[in-house]
Amino acid sequence: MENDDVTLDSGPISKQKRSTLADVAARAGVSAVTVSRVLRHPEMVSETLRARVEGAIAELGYIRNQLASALASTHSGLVGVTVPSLTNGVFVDYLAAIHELMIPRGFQVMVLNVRYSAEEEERAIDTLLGHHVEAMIVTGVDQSQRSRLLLRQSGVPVVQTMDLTDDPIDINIGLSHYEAGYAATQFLHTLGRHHIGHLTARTDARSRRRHQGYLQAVDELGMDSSLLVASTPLASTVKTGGELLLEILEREPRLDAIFCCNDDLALGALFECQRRGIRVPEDIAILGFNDLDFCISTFPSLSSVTTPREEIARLAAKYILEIVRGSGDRPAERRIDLGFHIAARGSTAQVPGSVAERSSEAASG
Amino acid sequence: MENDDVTLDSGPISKQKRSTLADVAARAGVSAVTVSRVLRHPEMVSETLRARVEGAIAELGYIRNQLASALASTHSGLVGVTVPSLTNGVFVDYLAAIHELMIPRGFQVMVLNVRYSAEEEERAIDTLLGHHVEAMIVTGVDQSQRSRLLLRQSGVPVVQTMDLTDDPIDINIGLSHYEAGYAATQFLHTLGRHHIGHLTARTDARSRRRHQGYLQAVDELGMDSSLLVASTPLASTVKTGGELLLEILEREPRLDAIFCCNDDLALGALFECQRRGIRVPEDIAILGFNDLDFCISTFPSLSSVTTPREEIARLAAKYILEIVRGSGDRPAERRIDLGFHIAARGSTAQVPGSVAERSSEAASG
DNA sequence: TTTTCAAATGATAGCGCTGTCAACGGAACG
DNA sequence: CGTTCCGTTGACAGCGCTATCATTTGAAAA
Repeated sequence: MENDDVTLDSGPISKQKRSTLADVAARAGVSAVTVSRVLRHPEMVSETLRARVEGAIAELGYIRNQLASALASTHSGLVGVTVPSLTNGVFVDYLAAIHELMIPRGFQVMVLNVRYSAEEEERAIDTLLGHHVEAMIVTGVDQSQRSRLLLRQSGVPVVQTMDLTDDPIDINIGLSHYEAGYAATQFLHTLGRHHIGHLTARTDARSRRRHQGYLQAVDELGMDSSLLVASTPLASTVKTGGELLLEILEREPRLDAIFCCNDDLALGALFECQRRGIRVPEDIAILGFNDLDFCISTFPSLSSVTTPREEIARLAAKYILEIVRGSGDRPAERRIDLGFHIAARGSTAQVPGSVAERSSEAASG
Repeated sequence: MENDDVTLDSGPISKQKRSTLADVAARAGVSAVTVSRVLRHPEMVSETLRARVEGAIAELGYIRNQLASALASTHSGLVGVTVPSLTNGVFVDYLAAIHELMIPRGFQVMVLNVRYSAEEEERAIDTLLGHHVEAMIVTGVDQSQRSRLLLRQSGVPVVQTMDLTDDPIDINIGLSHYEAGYAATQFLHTLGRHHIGHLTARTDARSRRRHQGYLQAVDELGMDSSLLVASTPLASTVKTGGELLLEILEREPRLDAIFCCNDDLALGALFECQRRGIRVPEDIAILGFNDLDFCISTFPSLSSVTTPREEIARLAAKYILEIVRGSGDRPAERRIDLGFHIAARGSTAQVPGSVAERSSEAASG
């Protein structure tokens, strides 16, 4: 209850030195090791001392120096995660799922946003590895050569997510964006659409692969993609979706379907159609990508390619926990394809409510 | 070019020990201090040695151990940020702005998502402080008593953002959510609306204050709020917006305006209106909160209370840089109200395009 | 009572790095 | 040709913690 050497006043931030293990030990009248044990292995300390130490910790407002702790013990309790963006909802479910599994197991999840920049990604991986994270979850499979090397050398489990590669650093869980783009376009074609456009923005590697899939399908179907694609190097926004749609319509008024490289663009396109009196899906069918939660609520509801983001994250977390806490064994399969399916809704439907499923495994070729 | 003790093979992750400063030093034929200097104060090392050391670093794939480095130097190069959520777009601009200023100055921004949980917030603050971040930016002003104490004791600059308090830990930059809720409701009333509803979800402290502001205004206007409020403890989603709207409509069919505690709910409400053939704004006016980027693109475009999220973040980053890199002085004013304004658009407009501005300073009382 | 042993606590040695100061050598100067 | 000085480099201690081993204590076993 007493509080003789700590000020709780609400004045300006004090520059007093932080208390250390030794301070706590002195106050509790024990050795530093005992304090350390109260924090890490409380069962090894008698109840009497434990109470005394915990009291001292509370009184001093002691925070363990994680730097020193991790340095001495080689256990940081940290999982490093890099994401390319936070602006669209895609990585939200993903991060939430990682949190859901890691936090209760005593890990802290450290997320660095690399903003679609290879340079920032490299820096982020450096930082994370430099802090001795016990595992890494990185988005995509296009890390720089140097990052790949560092990740491999680090000795910690590394999961590359969302996309697929033949040459994973360690473990790879994702889906084929090429197949997804291909399947999306085919799907629109089976609806009887013959002028299938494509909207794409911020051409990151995965968007590009979806684009490639689209081009392949369109090509096989004998359409001329040159009039049908609108893209911008800028980040995709809802607004952009409307603008890109108009861009295509000017070039090709016969446009009767669009495949959007993400749901934000699709949403913008939908609003633009409402604004112009273009009927969806009668005049133009709209298909998004990722199936964010708003898709089901729009009017008409938005069809989209559902990607298993949460499942990817959960699986990544599960493997990591097994490797770090458990046997240290990697999963039998180092490259795991979780596929995708197409959620067909009002924006593409003659027959609303039907859901066509198609895994990227099945669609391979 | 030679590479005798590092394997670049693509086999499973190697458990080899990481190379240390001493390894690099040995390989370059210099002392460890010299290597450290190449990394921290390159201008102090002759060009010859610097090149040799840099070569050794590259060959070994050396990553500096930030734990040891920060422990020895008391400079972590880290800024800690806590956000309550990533699910809505609110914190995206905010984080982007922080990144924009901090990354180029050589800081890493460490973001922890505390998911609207006081417990997780406390843990996150512990973690961040334990890693000796050089500054903290926390969302809101409702930290636990213990967190407040620890933050204050830490000696690093602390910025509490988004909300306002009379008793800031250190620096406080935000706006009054109470005033905003009050002004929003008043605004709808000036449009000639007499049955103004309120949708609210996940009742965090700031939403609650907006709600209070709404209640106060509605009360002053002589409306009976008991029929007009719909809320859910769950996280707000677009879907929820539609559901809550219907809930109110069942109780009070005369509803002619709604103030939504965020834009996702507003968007959901808008779609539900489209679905039911309710005209917006003729039958029901809709006003959101935060003015996310999609508001301007919906049909009709969505009116919303614009909050200065980016400005808050930029100002926070600016102060931190000044304090950490510069004089160490706090700004003259420790509590900074950046206000808000109402972006009036199609969803509330008889006269579309007009923007009514009103700062929370001006609206105080 | 003496011996034995497990439980509880303490002393010590680093973890990998950087701040500080000492040492060295060559250039400039008298 | 000796002295001074500066630009480089290295030796050393220690940041705060934990793993490891040593020591102490009390109680059970003999």
